[in-house]
Amino acid sequence: MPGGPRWWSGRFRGCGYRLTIPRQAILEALTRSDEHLSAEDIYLAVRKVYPGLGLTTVYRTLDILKQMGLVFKFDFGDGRSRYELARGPNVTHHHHLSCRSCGRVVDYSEFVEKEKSLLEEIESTLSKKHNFKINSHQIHFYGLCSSCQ
Amino acid sequence: MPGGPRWWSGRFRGCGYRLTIPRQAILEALTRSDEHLSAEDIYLAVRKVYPGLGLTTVYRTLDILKQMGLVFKFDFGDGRSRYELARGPNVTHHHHLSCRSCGRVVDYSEFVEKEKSLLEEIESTLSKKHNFKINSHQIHFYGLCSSCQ
DNA sequence: GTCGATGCAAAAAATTTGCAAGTAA
DNA sequence: TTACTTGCAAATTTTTTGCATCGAC
Repeated sequence: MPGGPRWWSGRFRGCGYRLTIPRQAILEALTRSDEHLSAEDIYLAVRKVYPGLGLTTVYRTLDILKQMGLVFKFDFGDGRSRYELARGPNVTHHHHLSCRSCGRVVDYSEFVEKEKSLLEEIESTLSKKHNFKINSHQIHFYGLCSSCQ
Repeated sequence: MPGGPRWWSGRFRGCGYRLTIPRQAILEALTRSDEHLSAEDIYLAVRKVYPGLGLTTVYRTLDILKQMGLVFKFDFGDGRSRYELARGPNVTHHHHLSCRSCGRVVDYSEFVEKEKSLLEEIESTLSKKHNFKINSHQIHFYGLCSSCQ
């Protein structure tokens, strides 16, 4: 992972937010992992390479990234928010299936092709009807896993 | 709203949980409202008719109802969890469209018919593949509302 | 009669805010 | 240079726990 400019640098141009070292380090950490990271997970991961980081900065950065549409924020029911990169070269668009009882979460990425036309249609209609500029979506299935049935 | 047995009473039979006054009152409050209620909203609403209620009971009840699949728990980004009845005679199956910037949430229920076959297919495949007993789902679109664009 | 459920007070955690100092643009 | 950012400490808020009492089945 060399140190060239990243795909996200363009997203920071002219949006009022500055692309600082801590923010880059947080984006790198999110890129490096394909887990559902909590703010503290990110804090600990980034501190290994950038020990000066404060937890407050992680929260503030995640909030900005969420508003920019670069990360998703999830509540998987374990008392802390979890974050995932929403786009980027290494990101596979996927959805979640979770157990209502134990909270286990499975990612799946089948059907993304099949979903496409339906979701585009919904997106287009909702955009017009409610005057939204829609740019992402999430599908979540709930149930009981094999151990909890 | 007369006092006969409710549709949910059957759901409590033989599941180990008891159908108590506070639990019924909380379910009534959820039925009465079509908003995205926080635990405190529910607490305040129920106390008008059942002043003895404690906030702790609201949290504990919502947790149980979530596990039973009777309510959905959402994080709409305002720092508190929000709850909705997931099923029942008065419930219209719907999804959400929310603004990444101001957090405004719009419910929509178009497309539920069109979604049906696709979601059933996904559900069936995921059920087999991951050995889950799936019984509900949620779709969430994200974007910028007219005021925030 | 049992064993789960409740409410209160206290505790635990996650997240946010104030502020002086640092730094991208 | 000018705002935007940062990290720390302190504060805020939501949610959870311990425990004696109560009540559904």
